[in-house]
Amino acid sequence: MSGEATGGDPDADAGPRVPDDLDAVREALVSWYEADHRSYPWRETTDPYPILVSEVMSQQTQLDRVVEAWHDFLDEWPTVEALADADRAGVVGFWTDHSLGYNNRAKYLHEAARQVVSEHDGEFPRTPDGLQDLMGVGPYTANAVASFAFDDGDAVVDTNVERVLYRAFDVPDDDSTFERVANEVMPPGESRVWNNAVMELGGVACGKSPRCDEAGCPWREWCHAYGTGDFTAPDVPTQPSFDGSRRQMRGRVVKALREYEALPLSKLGPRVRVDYGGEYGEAWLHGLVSDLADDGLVEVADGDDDEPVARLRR
DNA sequence: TTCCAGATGG
DNA sequence: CCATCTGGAA
Repeated sequence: MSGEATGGDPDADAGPRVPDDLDAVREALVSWYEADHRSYPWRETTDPYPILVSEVMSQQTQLDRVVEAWHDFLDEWPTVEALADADRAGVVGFWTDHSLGYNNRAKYLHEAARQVVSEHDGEFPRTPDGLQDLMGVGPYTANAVASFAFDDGDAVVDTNVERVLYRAFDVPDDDSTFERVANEVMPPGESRVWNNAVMELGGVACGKSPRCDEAGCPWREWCHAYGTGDFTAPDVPTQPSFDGSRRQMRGRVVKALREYEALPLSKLGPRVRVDYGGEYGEAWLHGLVSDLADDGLVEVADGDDDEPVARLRR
């Protein structure tokens, strides 16, 4: 029996969705990938530290914009020990300077480095489960690092991979099914090249608007979407607009505190909102700064005149 | 507007 | 399961 017990859902186990000739499907993709693919510096190493850095940077940032930041980051903190010794404010500042988005991910990366040094004697865990215990490392990143560093991960599943499976093999839009099918299709013991190849496919041939013929997609003969002409992709939750959002205000707080070492809330407020006061007064700002403090990015202390003072955490 | 190699805490 | 987290580019 090839079907694992995946729970009682009869729908999730309905019939094979992948071609019978799995070997041909695998071989076609790997050959396509090895013949020609985009070149990224982190694909030239098997050291888990720089690979983790690249993965965390890539989570919500276009790859082409990551390259320069990745070089600069490793220039500044060449080893996991160096990063573990760094100041939190310095790492968060780097994130902001390089426009890498969510500065929470800077905190996670810094924290993960400290974990590797203090809990693992400076040696990265080699399994997806072990890697997932690191801060900011979820299922995707754990499998990516295990694959690219140790060639020993499970199939990675991100929105890219989901779109490919959904189109090629008509896999239903369901997280656990995506994971199951992704692992069925992956050739055992070849996670490094395979996960690179699948994501390359999703990146250059099977993006939101597909480029099957231009990119010479190796799966056209098996692809459900290519056969039917229906290139619908799984729904991705739409993000709320950034303008006027809490996220934008958080960014302004961090930026102001990098400029001014420490600021009382009355000085900080106007730098966050031009209309500071009223509904968005000290109570509102204190809540905002408290959340940043909970995230470990900011410290709040009582000032002389009983007014809270905020500063970036070191 | 929407998208981009996700993860975390509620 | 859901809200939240950032900023640049297409």
